[in-house]
Amino acid sequence: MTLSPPETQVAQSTVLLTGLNPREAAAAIQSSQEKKLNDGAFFFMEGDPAHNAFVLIAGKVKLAQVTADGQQVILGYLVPGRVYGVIAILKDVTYPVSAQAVGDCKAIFWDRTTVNQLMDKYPRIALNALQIMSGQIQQFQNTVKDLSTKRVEQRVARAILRLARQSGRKIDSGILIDLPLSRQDLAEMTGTTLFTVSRVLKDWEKQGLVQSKRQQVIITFPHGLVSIAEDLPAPHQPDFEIPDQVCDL
Amino acid sequence: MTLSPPETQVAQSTVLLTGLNPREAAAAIQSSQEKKLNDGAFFFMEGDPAHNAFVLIAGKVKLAQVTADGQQVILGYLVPGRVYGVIAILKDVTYPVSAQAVGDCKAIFWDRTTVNQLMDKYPRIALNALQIMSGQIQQFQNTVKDLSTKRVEQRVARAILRLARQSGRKIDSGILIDLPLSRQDLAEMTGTTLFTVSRVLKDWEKQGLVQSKRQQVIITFPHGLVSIAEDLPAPHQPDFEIPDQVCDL
DNA sequence: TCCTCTCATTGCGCTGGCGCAAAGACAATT
DNA sequence: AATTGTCTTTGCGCCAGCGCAATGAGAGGA
Repeated sequence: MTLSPPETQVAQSTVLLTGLNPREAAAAIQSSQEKKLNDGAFFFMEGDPAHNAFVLIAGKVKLAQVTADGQQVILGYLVPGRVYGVIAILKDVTYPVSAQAVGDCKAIFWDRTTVNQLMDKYPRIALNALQIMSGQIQQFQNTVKDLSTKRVEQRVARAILRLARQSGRKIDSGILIDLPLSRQDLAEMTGTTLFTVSRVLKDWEKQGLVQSKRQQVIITFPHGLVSIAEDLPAPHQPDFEIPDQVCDL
Repeated sequence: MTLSPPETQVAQSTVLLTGLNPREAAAAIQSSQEKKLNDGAFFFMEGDPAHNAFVLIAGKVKLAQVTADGQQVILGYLVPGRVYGVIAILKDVTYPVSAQAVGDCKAIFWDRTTVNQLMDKYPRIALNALQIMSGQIQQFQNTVKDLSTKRVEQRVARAILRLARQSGRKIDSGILIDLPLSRQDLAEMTGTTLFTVSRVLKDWEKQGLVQSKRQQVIITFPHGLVSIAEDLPAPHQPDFEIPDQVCDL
């Protein structure tokens, strides 16, 4: 397993290896394997026996579940450095979600026994895994809270801000969400329908908050979105920050 | 910290101490402290610095969050043996939920440094903590899926079946949910209003599926509820099991 | 350039579920 | 028994959001 210097940089900065010194981190990475996937391919699917824990090195990954009647529910998107499939640390479990490449991806992974050896050697990794999971729990608790108490428009605003946080790229006209993101995708992230999302986006476009094309969203007035997300009155001066405590998967 | 034999039984059977031999488990319990709370009191509140991890010995505990505008969201109920506040294992974190006694409660707990010493001594505990968290994650993922895709009636049915699973007591007329459970509570568990819950329950009562009094629900025809929960046609023969993969917090 | 495919928009009708208000039913207290 | 406070039911109006269907608009391929 060899990585280019910038890739190594990503790998070392993952939360899973936090607190290890560079030599230890390098050793840990050394013991990993590499996996490359093309756009649309799956690292693993919901229900597969969980053999491997991954760290994303390049590309984006979508985490989703499918309901009994075939509806998809998107739980979030991952960016390089993120860990997924950590559950593979445990014995006899299956992945509770599917992880699909969005664009071409590169990841490193360890199988269960290797991770367990690593954890024995560097107990800090176990703590880091706990930290990752506890972050995920909080993330889901927030989602539950939103779904229970917020209306659609707020949920969509929050979803978009969260995506901007992790995958936003500043361009001259605003903040581009750097993902192919259809109305359907947004609907599946927020528990609504693509129609409603379409209407919401169009509405925002009229107000100058966003600019949306096919599979693409650009935030032109973040403050406006934020005040929708937080259910505040409407703000006035244009402004280009993404405030607040949004957390990704 | 001394417990009565049956209490010790509960304490030893908690997932957190799984895989330790009786002597080790006893030692771990030995190092814990005890906390008794009366009905309605809080073990901790959302936002408090997370100092202690608890195992419930007797009573019931409600986990909930409060939204910015004061609405409550109930994430679940705990029964004896369950662990809560595990997040206290980590440094510099706050509890993401409140834990409130439902009826008089007894619990044991460890502070962070003690838990960490225990984990050093018995690495299995770290794995168990991971297991607990991963269970919680799956629980929340399911809740998110439900809130995103199911309608109110199904969500209420699922909530009730889940409660029956963990707090159900078989009586002659059916399965009694052994908790003070108002319409409001059910609404806060399922992301709806007490009015809607009231209507749903009345409806079910007419169909003979449940029997509901003030703060109380008895399931008289579980199969019927299950088929609502799973969105199946209606079943025919009365039957008294609670099937399926429901998991509690 | 045209064709095809996928994605997005929009009008329309509908309804599940909300919100309120008023009345009813318990439980606990005095 | 009467009082008080909490919980529940129910009628009614309303609207956010769904579902469908038809149309429009890019993007990529041949």
